[in-house]
Amino acid sequence: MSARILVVEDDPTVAEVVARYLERDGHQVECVDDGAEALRRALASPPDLLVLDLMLPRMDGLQVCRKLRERWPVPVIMLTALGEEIDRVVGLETGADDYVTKPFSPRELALRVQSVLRRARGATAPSGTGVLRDGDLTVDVGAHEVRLGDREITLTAREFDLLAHLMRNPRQAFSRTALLDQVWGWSFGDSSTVTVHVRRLREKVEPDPTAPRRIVTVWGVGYRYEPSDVP
Amino acid sequence: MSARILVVEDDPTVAEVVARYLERDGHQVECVDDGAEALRRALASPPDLLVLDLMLPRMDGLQVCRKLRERWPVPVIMLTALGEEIDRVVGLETGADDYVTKPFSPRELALRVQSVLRRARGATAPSGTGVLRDGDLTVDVGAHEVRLGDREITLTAREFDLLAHLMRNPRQAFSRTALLDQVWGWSFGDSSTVTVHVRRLREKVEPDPTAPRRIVTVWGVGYRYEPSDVP
DNA sequence: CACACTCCGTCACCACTCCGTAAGGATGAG
DNA sequence: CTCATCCTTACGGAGTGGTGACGGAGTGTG
Repeated sequence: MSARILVVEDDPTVAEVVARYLERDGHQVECVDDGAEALRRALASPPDLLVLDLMLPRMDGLQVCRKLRERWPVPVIMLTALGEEIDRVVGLETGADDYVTKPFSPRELALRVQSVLRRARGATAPSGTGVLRDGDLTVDVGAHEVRLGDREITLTAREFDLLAHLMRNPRQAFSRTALLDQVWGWSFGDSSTVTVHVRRLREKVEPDPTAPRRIVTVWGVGYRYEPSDVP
Repeated sequence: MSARILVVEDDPTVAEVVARYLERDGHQVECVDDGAEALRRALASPPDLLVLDLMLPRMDGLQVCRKLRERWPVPVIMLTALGEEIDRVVGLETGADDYVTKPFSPRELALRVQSVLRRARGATAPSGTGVLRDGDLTVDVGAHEVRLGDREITLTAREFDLLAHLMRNPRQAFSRTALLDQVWGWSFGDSSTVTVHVRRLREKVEPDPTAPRRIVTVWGVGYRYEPSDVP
């Protein structure tokens, strides 16, 4: 199971080793060398997992972890130096899912990554109120909150339901009457209602509403949600 | 959904991590480092849940579990070291409700605890104690006392229950009818009741009630508790 | 028992947001 | 080009949330 992983580590040698090893496991890896930048990126485009060094310039790993965890439960693996084992308590307290002490074997880290990912997917999948993600678009169903990048955008209840429904069924084309039925709960009604709501939703969600990339119209059929991260 | 939890663990570091984490979920946690003592205490004052290490001085976890189960169907989560996985079978056989292998993530343990408590909710009565904290706001559920900074503020019974319920489920959006059901215990009624109580609660809890930062309204949905950004 | 007090649920009012509809313009397919 | 389909805009009604106030129920006190 491939995942998007953000590695936050100021030692370029360690970062590269970790990245190579994780990429060999089929993951998509991004590297950052400073805490504040890590937080910014993680908020803008939430990864599936964070590998986080404890000692970082500008903002340490604990702060980053805490800040992120306020937003949504992103899985985190902490990297700690050998002498920092006292911090293990603090690290686990802030909600890290696992920790690895330096010097570590890349193989061990990879195993932990797999383990944490497995747990995380098991934990979020069956729960009805999860987090829908696509690129820099994040939909927190439980909190009823949507953010595009690091900015929160306010959606109407209907807009929210519509977006959530489309994102839950990516690449699936829905007719207007089908959406009217499944989102609105109506069995009759004017289908132009859907059209207008899609338009308003695009205005808020699409970078360029005149050229939609997420909510695509399927001519003669209806609409479809197109995920952005397809490598 | 708060509970009294007895943690039986001889490693003080692990015990402390577990205790802190569970307390943050609003549970009332007690720690013991010895099997026989655990059995004594659990029999004297039965907790809602037992977190039980397998390897213990004087009496191992399995014996404790078995002895307890003879007298009281207390829910049990087993902690096992990595190499002891064979004992997992035995642990479940003796009636443990779940097991977690060390090293474990506190988050996973917390999830298991919630899950086990949910399952066992029908058999054991929840006691409803603990301390909820967010920034300068402290809610002592047991003492029924609320402090904002160094000042104590007086809340009505309903206001207290409402605040506690929201803080126990941070960032989770509740509809008015859901709150009416979960806090008031009604299955019908005027939802404007909730509106007014939220208003009165904001008047006491929010620094600026006209611009709420903690109890946020989600338009067309209901309300949500937003933890403060300051760690 | 009478009184004062607090808490609670309800209501009316107002401001504001959202929603559905309609109509005209733009753009696709054939 | 023609037509069906889709986009865009605008608007009035309906819905939603905040506020203040009121009367009744419950509680403690003299």
